[in-house]
Amino acid sequence: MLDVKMIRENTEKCKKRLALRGKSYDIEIDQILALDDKRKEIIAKVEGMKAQQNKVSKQIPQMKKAGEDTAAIMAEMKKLSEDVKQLDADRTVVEAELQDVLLIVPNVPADEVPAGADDAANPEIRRWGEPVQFDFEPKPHWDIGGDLGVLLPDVAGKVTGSRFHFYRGLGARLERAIISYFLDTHSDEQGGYTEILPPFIANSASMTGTGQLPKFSEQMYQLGREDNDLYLIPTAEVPVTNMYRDEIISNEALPVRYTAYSACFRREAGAAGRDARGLIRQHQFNKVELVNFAAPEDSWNQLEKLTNEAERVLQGLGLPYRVVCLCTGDIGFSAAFTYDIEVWMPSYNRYVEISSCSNFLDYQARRANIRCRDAAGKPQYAHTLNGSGVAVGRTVAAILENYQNVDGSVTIPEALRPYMGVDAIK
RNA sequence: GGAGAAAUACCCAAGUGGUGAAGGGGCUCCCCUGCUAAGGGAGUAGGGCGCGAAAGUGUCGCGAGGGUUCAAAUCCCUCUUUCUCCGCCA
Repeated sequence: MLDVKMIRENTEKCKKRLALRGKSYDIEIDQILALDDKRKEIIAKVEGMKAQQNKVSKQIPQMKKAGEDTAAIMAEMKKLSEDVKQLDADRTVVEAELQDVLLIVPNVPADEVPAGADDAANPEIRRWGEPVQFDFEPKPHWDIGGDLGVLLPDVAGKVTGSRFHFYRGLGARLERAIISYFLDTHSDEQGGYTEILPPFIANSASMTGTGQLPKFSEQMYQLGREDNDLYLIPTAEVPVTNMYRDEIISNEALPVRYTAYSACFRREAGAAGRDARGLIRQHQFNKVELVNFAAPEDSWNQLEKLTNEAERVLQGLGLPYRVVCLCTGDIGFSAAFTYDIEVWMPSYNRYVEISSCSNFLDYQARRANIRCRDAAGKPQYAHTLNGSGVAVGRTVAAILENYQNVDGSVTIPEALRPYMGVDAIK
């Protein structure tokens, strides 16, 4: 969430940058400032009264000891106590209202984020590799996998419903190999990440901390009955970032770099008909995530490193990709700046998102109360970053398509052969 | 899932309604001692929020949230976590 002080000092700029996301937040910004004014007014009043309360409460036992009558002063204090209680209640209401508004205002896009309405306006930053030229008609991955018997797209329908997949034989093994390859690569000397295996369920406080709640509850699977507070995670970003909720990270530990595999669960509400076939858009998919906690002055540097780490695994697999910078209309709710990595997908005849690397600045840290210390030793909000490193199902799709052969077989990229034990799926 | 116990600072820990939340360890500084050990003294409750240019100052903090009371670490309620035992289980 945004810093009220920052909003106060940069009101017009905030409004202007937020509006470039495609929706005006002028009303919310004005509400925030008004509620904060009201909050301060109540605090000034009630704390003066509490000081009086404290002072008199210390006198009462002395008076009693001296044998004086305290009935009158106690009656007076009772009245004061009631007024304090009322003002405290008012304050709770105002602060809850303020919090409610703060939680639905997205992060302000960083100055470097280009203005634009949607993904068509995302500038390309760089490309790696060349899209394969096939001398035959390439097939989409669902046909390749289906023909090889390693993907069973129709079976999940009766077990769960659409947008789920069974993998079979070397297909299942390929998914597992990719997870291991990603984790091993990120954890190696060059990657420098520590592996985490988190719970795949998180509570609402955690979901709020990273920005999924309160605004995007319709995108998540909630567990159990109405009184249950648990959700299936949409990304390992949620449990791993929230490891440090309400903590002060010692500065010697920074930057904290974690890589985590998890299954991810998304309802994909509003995505009806999009990417209906294949592994591109699933309700449950696997992902290896990179999560980073950085000192504020270091976070932009860490974003470049993190993005390069995500690119490294695609390079290792020989998959052509490009990096784009998300424009103001396409950037996610909590992010201040995002690079997307898009892998070449022959069946789409274009690049398809396979990783999203973002700097959240202190937006998540303020929500989740994640802090480090400044040069003077005072606590300050840390910066959080994360990126897919990368989406596993989409990697399977990309390998099947980019490494397909005319006879219907798929060559296994060099880097995965130690994990696969075979050099092709036939 | 059932029963019991617990939660106070970096650690241990006292504190059953009343003026500044004991004490010890550790840590920091100082004194003494040619070094070390031992000894002596002082400091050490974080953090949030408010006011203030600042120095400061006020307020809230005893697991969390409510309640009772003029006044709560202390009494009451709800919740969380940890420990022990039982049950169940990969």
